[in-house]
Amino acid sequence: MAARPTLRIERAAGSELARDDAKSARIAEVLKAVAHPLRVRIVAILCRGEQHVSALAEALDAPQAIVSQQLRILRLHDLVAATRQDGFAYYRLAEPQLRSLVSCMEKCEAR
Amino acid sequence: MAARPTLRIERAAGSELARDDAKSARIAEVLKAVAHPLRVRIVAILCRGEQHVSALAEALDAPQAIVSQQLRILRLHDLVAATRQDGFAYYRLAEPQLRSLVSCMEKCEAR
DNA sequence: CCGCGATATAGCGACGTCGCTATGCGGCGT
DNA sequence: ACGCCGCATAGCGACGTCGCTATATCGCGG
Repeated sequence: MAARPTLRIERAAGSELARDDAKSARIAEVLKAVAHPLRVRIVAILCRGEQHVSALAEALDAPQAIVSQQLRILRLHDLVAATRQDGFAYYRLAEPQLRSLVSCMEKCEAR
Repeated sequence: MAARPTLRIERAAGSELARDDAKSARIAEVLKAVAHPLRVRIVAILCRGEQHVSALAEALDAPQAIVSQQLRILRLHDLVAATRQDGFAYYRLAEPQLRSLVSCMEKCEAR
């Protein structure tokens, strides 16, 4: 009956992502790692350049321990990396594709 | 010292998102709702049109109960919606911005 | 050597999601 | 009336993250 049009590729939107296990797994991992209000804002800030922990904590108006904990989660998933200098830990984005995600998020929810 | 280049605006990426509480909260909610391999694939499939549960389960090669559970999570966050017809439950995207996210995800992780 | 600033981590209880199995429920055909 | 199909949900134990507080580390200056 009626077909099952064999999934004809229409502009290919979502066609390959739907089948690729490894790809969807990595994407899900990245999304999960960023999926927290504070981490979204952290990533947005780091998008503009590296910052050290205290500066982030101040900009986010959050306790240092909390920020450090969230940075740890981002680090464990290789989304950010730290460099020590002058006693400060400067964090920067380690996954370049996060920039695309950020600009997408801004446009998406621009409303 | 050198630096702290005063945050040169490169396309203004992340500037407003970093400060807006409500916006980052909603974004985080959406990301968290999608942040699962199966749900990523579900969203990618629904990007191409509505599907009923069994078709999704078959396409994903996953038990019906699991798919239904993941659809429930997407539903609770208003990312998908269902329509009943002929005894089938047809699901479709309810948040249009998911399409931007999907196309972003495909490009991003294209590697 | 001692303390301080900067950062990281441990411990707590609470909560949501994980996959899985089993069951509930409504509609349809025989 | 009965059973089957399509779908939803409850229950299970396991696990990760939640915010928070307290403590550990490490390098530096006094």
